[in-house]
Parts: sequence; C-alpha cells; structure tokens
Amino acid sequence: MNIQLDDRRKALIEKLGIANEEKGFQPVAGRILGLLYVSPRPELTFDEIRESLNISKSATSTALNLLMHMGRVDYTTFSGDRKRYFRIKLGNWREVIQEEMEHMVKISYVLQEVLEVRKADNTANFNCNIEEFTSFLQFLYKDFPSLLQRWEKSRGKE
Amino acid sequence: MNIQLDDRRKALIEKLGIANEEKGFQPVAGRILGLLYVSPRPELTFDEIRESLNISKSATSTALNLLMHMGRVDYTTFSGDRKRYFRIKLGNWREVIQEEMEHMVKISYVLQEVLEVRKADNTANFNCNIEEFTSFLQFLYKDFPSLLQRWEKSRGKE
DNA sequence: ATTTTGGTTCTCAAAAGTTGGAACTAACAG
DNA sequence: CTGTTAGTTCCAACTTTTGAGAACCAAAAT
Repeated sequence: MNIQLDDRRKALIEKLGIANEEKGFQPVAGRILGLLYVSPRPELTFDEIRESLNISKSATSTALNLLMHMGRVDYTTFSGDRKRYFRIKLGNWREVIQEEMEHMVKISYVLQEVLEVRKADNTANFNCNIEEFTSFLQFLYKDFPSLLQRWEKSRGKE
Repeated sequence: MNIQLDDRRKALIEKLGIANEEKGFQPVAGRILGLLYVSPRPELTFDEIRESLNISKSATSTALNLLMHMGRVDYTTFSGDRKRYFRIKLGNWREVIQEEMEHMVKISYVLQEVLEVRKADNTANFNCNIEEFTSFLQFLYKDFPSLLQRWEKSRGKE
C-alpha cells in the first residue's frame, strides 16, 4: 500500500519541502508538493500520501484542500473506485508565475501611493528610486507575454 | 523628537507592513521598512523609529539588524553625533530582484534533479512540464540583464 | 441495516515565532 | 570618575502556527 521511495527521492522531497516552505507553504503542504513531484506514479491517493509522509489524516486533509484551493493540486477519480487520485498541477506553471507577477504589481501600486505622498518632501533622489522600481515592476508585468514568446523562440533554435 | 506622520502615511505604513509580512519579514521589520519608505525625512534614528512605531528597544534592535543583514537597510552617521541614521536601501532594487531570481533558479536546479530521478519513470508528459518550467526559470534568469535594458529603452521613448 | 471506506472537522497540546522589559555594555560628556 | 546616550542581549510572556487524535459523516459495500 505504501509507495516505494528510494533515498534519492526521499532527499528530494525534503529539499522541495523546504523550498516550498520558503515560498510560504506550511510544512506539510510543502512536503506533499515535493512528494507529488518525485513520486514514480504521479497520482497518489489520500492514504498513500499520508503513509508516505507519516502524517495524520487531519494534516493531510487540510493541506490537500489548501493546495487544491490554491490551484496547485487537483485529483482524478476512476469509476468503481471511491478514492481520489491527487496529482500536482504542473501544466499551469505559466498561470502560477503570472499570479506571482500580479502580486508584485499590486505592491507597485502601493509604492505609487507612497510616491504621491512624498511629492511634497524634498527627497528627489529617494523618490526617483521608488519611481524606477515601480516602473520596472509594471514593465515586467506587461512584458510577461512577450517574455514567454522569447523563451519559446529561444527553445526552437537549439 | 517623534516624527510627524499624517493619517495617509500611517495607513501606508500598515499597507507596506502587511505586504512585507507576506514577503516573509517579521511584523516589526515589515513596519520599519514601511516607515522608512514614507517618512518625510528618509533617515531616522533608532529612537525615532522606536517611538514612531511604538515598539520596544529590543524589537527595534533585532529587526534593524535583520534588515541590515539582509541588505535592505543601512545607516549613516554624522561626526559629533553618536546616533545612527537608518535608511532604506532603495538604490539596489536591481540586486534585490536579481537575488530573488537567483532563488528561483536554485529551485530550478532541484527540479532538474527531480527530472533525472524521473527519467526511468514512464511519465513523459509530466516530465515535460517540469522540463518546461525549469527551462523557463533559467531563461528568465539569464535574460534578466536584457530585460533591464528593454525596460530602460522603453522609458526613453515616452 | 450495519459495516467499511474515504475522507472532514473539532479540539487541544506542543513548538515556533515575536515582542516587551530589564539588565547590560561601550563610548563619550562633563 | 560619574553620568548619559545609543544601542544590545537575555529572559520571560504572549501569540501564532502546526499537526495529532478522536469523533464525526456520507456514500458505498456487504
């Protein structure tokens, strides 16, 4: 019933788990993502996840629901089988990055407010740095589709 | 002795504080960054920071040292004045973004390890998504200087 | 109708993270 | 020397996060 994971995969789960924690996921959610990345079979049941990671049902349930809510995990079912087969959503990495950029652009709007408040203050150089930063963030956001295109082009060549 | 902050600035400190917390800073550190963004005078003393935010000396000290360690804040001094004048480092936003990209690229290397471990597994489509993602992250990283150039060019035109 | 399966939800305890307060230190001032 | 300033460090309290355990529930199986 338990997934067979060699030491290399176990080590990668930890690495990915930590990387995901740094990205803001709670520990169990980070491990689950890691597991779903390296699992030989990419679709795992609730209990396979729970057993592979030695975590409780509640932790498994909460984390899986969080990950599904965030659009990072989904599941399939098979008729005649009540279990859900959870899998990491990798196909949507473009949207995931897009969302991160949206977050950055939101911050840039706050910085624009800062800039407005600072107009009266006699701190031209300081303000200029803020302006540059917001301008770049917004450029990056707007330029993202073209960035994707350039990436696709760059792959074609090789 | 206390910095004069109108309601607009106070509100912005909170917004920036929350945004910075989301970025992984501890609350006090996030507020300090917010304060240093909106303060009419961009260089504040330890006690001005402490009083403006109503926080203890220990919290102020810990957070400032953290922020300095992370390269987000530094200070000047003036001869004949023992105080340090702390200020947010805005001039280095290029490096800050660069570092974030370095972090992403590190993750992409872990994903390449994943890919290697998965080669044996018969999951071509899954692996392909991982490969695309790592490839894009590495492209983004390598392309960053050119991205900056394109941004600079785009400003010249307007 | 009762049991089993595949989860969900609630409660609580342990662990981490955050902050305040007081004691401390180093440098300078008088 | 003694006092003051500008911070630092240590410790304890408080808050938040996290995850286990048990009770729970709905659908399917027997």
